[in-house]
Amino acid sequence: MSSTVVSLAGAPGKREQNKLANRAQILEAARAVFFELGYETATVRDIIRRTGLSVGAFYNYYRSKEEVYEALADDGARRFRPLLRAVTQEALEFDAYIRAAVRAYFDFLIAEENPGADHSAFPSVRMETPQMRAVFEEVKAAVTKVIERGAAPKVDADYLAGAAIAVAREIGERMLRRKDPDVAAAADFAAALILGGLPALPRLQT
Amino acid sequence: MSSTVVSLAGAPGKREQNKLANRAQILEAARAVFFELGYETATVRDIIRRTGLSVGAFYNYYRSKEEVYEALADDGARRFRPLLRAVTQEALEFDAYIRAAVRAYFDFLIAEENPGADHSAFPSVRMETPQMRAVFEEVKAAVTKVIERGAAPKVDADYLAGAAIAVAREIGERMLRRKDPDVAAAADFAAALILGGLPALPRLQT
Amino acid sequence: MSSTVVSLAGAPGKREQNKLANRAQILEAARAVFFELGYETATVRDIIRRTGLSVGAFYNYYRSKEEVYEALADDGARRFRPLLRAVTQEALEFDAYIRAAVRAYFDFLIAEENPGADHSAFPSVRMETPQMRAVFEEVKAAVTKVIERGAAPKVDADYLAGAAIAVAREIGERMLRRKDPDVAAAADFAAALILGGLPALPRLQT
Amino acid sequence: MSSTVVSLAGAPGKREQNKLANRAQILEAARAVFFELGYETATVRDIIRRTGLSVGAFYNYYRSKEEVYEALADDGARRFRPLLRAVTQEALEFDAYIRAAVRAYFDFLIAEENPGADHSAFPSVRMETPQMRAVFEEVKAAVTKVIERGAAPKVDADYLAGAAIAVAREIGERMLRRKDPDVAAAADFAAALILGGLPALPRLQT
DNA sequence: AATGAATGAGTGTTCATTCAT
DNA sequence: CATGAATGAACACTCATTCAT
Repeated sequence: MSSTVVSLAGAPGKREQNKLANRAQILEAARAVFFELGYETATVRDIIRRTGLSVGAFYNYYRSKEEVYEALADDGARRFRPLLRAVTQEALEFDAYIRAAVRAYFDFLIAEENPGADHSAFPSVRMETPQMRAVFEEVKAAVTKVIERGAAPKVDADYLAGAAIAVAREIGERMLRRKDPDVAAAADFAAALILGGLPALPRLQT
Repeated sequence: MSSTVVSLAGAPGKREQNKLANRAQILEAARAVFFELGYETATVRDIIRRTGLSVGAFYNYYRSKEEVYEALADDGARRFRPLLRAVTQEALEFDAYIRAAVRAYFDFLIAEENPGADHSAFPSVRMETPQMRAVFEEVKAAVTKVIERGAAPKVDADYLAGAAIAVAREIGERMLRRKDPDVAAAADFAAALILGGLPALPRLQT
Repeated sequence: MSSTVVSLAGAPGKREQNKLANRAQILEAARAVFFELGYETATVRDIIRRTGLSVGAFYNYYRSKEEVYEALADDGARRFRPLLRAVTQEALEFDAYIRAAVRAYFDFLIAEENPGADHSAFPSVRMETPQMRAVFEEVKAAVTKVIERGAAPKVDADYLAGAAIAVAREIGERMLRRKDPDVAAAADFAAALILGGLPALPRLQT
Repeated sequence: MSSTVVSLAGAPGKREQNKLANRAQILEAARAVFFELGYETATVRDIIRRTGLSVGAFYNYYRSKEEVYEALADDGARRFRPLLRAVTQEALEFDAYIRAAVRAYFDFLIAEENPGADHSAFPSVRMETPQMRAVFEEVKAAVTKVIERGAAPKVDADYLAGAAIAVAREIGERMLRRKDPDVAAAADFAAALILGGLPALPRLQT
């Protein structure tokens, strides 16, 4: 509509750079706010307050509160997927796969963490943050596929995938809540429980 | 003040019956609505709409939206605790304890399930209610005691208790969702995973 | 509608006595509640709570919250009117009239006072209680008439009546708020101010 | 955060002007509505209905219904206090003090009166706001000082200050309601009543 | 684009009043 | 008549979104 001047040859002009920066800033603020408050409780004003921008600016970059939330989920999935895919393709053994996947997940959790977040005030309601959800779906699909491939004993795939994810989430959350999160220890714990338990699991009769 | 004439021999009058029914109806409607919409999105009007009652009636039975929610959230955990305690006192071996506890929980889930109502004993949003926390503490105490007694490897009790509960909840939920829930199979699965994994868990350095 | 049994010859039966008592009880409770809370803030439940009766009973005796309020005003006026009329007819001099009227008003205030009322928590908003209003109108009319009768110097009747009532209300209220209200002293003060000031008042040019 | 560009030389932009106008409009509407309906009965919607603005706009300017009310209630008293203090410091005699204070008050009332709006500087419901109370305390202090200095009979200072203010308010209100308010006459009347009554007041026994 | 005031539907909750028992 | 549960209009207030500047 307005004649926005676009710089030649992909070298982004100041305007474009600024737009990108604002967009990123809003996304980052939204991540923190949704994490602390949850989707419903968080308000658009909570988000923009952290950016120094105006309410109006928010709507220049995202069409709605819901849209940022989804962008966040996409974002999380987009960044975790390569990590998980790498793991999936490298590891031939179920054992190695689980260890690597859990480790990748925990590393991801730590990396996602807003460093300034207050964890003594960890929300008591277990939230479905967008990243959590995206990662959840990825992991579940991978686990199911591995079992179907025959790289693991023929146990109840649904139960196993669910349990593995539940363990990872639970340990991951507890790890985050601790003072100096020890990623290696937590990953070892989760992976060991899942893998150690695996042989003991009741086989499905074919 | 309230010289209400109470029918002889405890036979409840129609009024009392109706009150009880309404209370239950609201609770049930709240369970469904919170399940479908989540606490924040669910409105009091959503709840009462399902009961055919009026907004005012809602407040005759519960002081606030929050109160129903807490009644709901705490409800399951509160009723499960005595069952868990019974198991805790009987079982001498950790192995037997876990098996019995998991089984007790799954039996409880099945028993709780109001046939025809699509809800579980615990709300889908996993809240940290006081009762829930108490259940966790009991499991953790049991785990700790076993470790101290030397009957189990010296592992992270907090992680273990958390993981055990997470597995039980996850498998329990999946079991309920299945057509013909096989309690024994599900309990076997959950207990096997926890107990099978236990020896593999990383030891805590002293 | 229902065949209420009416006792012969005006000797009231138990039923009638009870009805009268309930009516009076509600009226008295309403007086106290309206005094403490004000018309809008007071609720019907606040009123019946003091009577031991039920909400329904309230509506058996009065058609609405507003009706009790008006009944209260009528009641106050009905009881104060004879006192004031006596004063008006006896006192021939303006001086005596004012003294007697003020005294009667203060006595009335004290008599009306609910003995159990908490006056340290005297409401900070000066309320128009029904009695206050009724009495106000009576006094204003009387003062105006006396001046018109020529029993007092020809000063601005509207101003004088207003000022006299304002002084009486203010002193009356302050008196009530004191620990051991000294009616005589307060009445002396108010009357002296009004009467002492009277000769100094600017005359109206005819 | 708010890098709002402010027009040079303090000339307020249209936006700022509009905000000021809206604020004033709401305040004025609130004054009228509270005057007509009283605090409890008046609703926020009643207020904004008169402004043509939206409910939301109301809350952009005032944090709550209570806040507008207090702004309104305190407003008059707050602005009057400096005037009263000036009078208090100039006047050496009690007589002159009362006359000057009453006159200052009446002048203030007239000046406050927004011609065309049927309101007085003080809301019709006489609230005990902090500012109001401060005015009372100042008058009482003046009275007390005069008595201590022996320049006035030893009378009840609390009653006298209360009565003086009550008279001034009442006469002031009546003056405003008249067609062509005669400030001098009204001030004469009020001051004469107070000062003329003073010598007649009952003495306090020491 | 950026701003932030304006909008108004929607929320939890209260309370006068009605009505089945 | 008494009772107290049921009703629903109304209230103060919030917040995602729009829009004039």
